[in-house]
Amino acid sequence: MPRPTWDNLEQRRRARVLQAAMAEFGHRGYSRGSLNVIAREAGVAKGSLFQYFDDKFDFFAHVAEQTSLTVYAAMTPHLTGPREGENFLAYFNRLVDAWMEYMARHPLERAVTAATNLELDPQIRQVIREPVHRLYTQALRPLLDQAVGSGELGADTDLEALLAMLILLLPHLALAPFEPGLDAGLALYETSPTTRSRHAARLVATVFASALIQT
Amino acid sequence: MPRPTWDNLEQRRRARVLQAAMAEFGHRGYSRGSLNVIAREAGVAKGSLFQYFDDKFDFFAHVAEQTSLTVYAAMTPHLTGPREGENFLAYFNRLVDAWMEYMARHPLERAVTAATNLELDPQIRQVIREPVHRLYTQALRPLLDQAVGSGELGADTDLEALLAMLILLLPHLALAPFEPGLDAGLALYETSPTTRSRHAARLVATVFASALIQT
DNA sequence: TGTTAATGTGACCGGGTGGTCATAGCTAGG
DNA sequence: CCTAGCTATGACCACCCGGTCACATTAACA
Repeated sequence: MPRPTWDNLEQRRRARVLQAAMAEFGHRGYSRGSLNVIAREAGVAKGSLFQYFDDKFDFFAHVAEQTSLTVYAAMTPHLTGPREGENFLAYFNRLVDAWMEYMARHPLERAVTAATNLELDPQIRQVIREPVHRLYTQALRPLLDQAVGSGELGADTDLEALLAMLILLLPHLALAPFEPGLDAGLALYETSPTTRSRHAARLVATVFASALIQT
Repeated sequence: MPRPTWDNLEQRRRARVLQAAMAEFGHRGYSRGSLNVIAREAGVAKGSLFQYFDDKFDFFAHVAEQTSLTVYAAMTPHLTGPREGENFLAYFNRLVDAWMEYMARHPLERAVTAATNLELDPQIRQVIREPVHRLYTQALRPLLDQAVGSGELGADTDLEALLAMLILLLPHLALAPFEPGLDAGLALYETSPTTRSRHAARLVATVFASALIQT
């Protein structure tokens, strides 16, 4: 937990520190991320960081949590379910598009998301990702329930398996298309937003196909 | 590329170095993995490592490549396609079970697989994972083609999307069930092999459901 | 203005890093 | 036994790390 000093901080200073931390931790991950670099880029003495947070991990955990909350808040307007007359798959693709566009427009948030997803150390992984998983579940589960209720997903759908696949797929969709060069068979690693979106739709369709009811 | 000295090395010495490297790189990843630790655990001077490899990255790349080849070789007997009278989904679940059991029995290989999958640095990620992706594609694509040929997968199946989902899912199945505590909604992070296998089957079914033809 | 409490600072600490290199040891061929 | 060439070694290098702490600066209030 951040110390009280962090909350009392002048807004601009706090924002500078947070931004520098997102850039460094996002770029180099938790263990390689350097507090020296963060302090220098934020224009702040290294000692100050230890007035705000207990230690490096406390710092990183706060950055990761704030980032996931920011992303969640940005997605909230899109989590209201299908529009009048919009079928579930179309809605979900719209949601995924919004997700990917947000990541494209917010490289800092995307980098931090990647860093938390790709952390190796199991202790850090667990502490950092557990609240993120809860957030995903809380956001997606009602949408699936609603689609079952409206008869668009089969009543016998394995919602747990669907959720697990989505929680696996979504971060991948947010990160992989922005890595140059890697190609998982599908031309997923594309810079053109329309191509990205088309490929994402194919993966989403693949995941949902088991449950969708043909009309 | 390893230097000639590495190939000339007495077998037992080479094996000791490789094993220590797998343990350290698997446990701590590329950037945090320590050559000092590897040398100490292998009972070898640190300087020797630089007689065998150009630098740390050359070393890690070799370890990662050898590991993926070892895993691939172990899976080869299971890549021969369905048995007489065995349907495709049953075969694929058998394949996934073999994969997960191999990882359960070979923690070193599993750890190195995790470390290469969770590497953050895009340069390293790309160089390390590209050959692995090729290996996966080469192994799985013929199986899917065969299933289409036998009429078990629809002729209009989006094979690229299927492949991409499998390449995403398989490493996850090999790694996630062995992490304690994390739970992605599905009780995937289970230590009991039978529970693991049952949950894996649900995910595999979800991925394939779009393409399977009801008989 | 004087006092007190909170915050900012950066030199400094012990320790770990990848990588080097002069030296020593070993082994095969004469 | 000598030599030539390969291999093994670990002290050493420059650098970076997270974290500390004695001190300077600022702000609030009497």
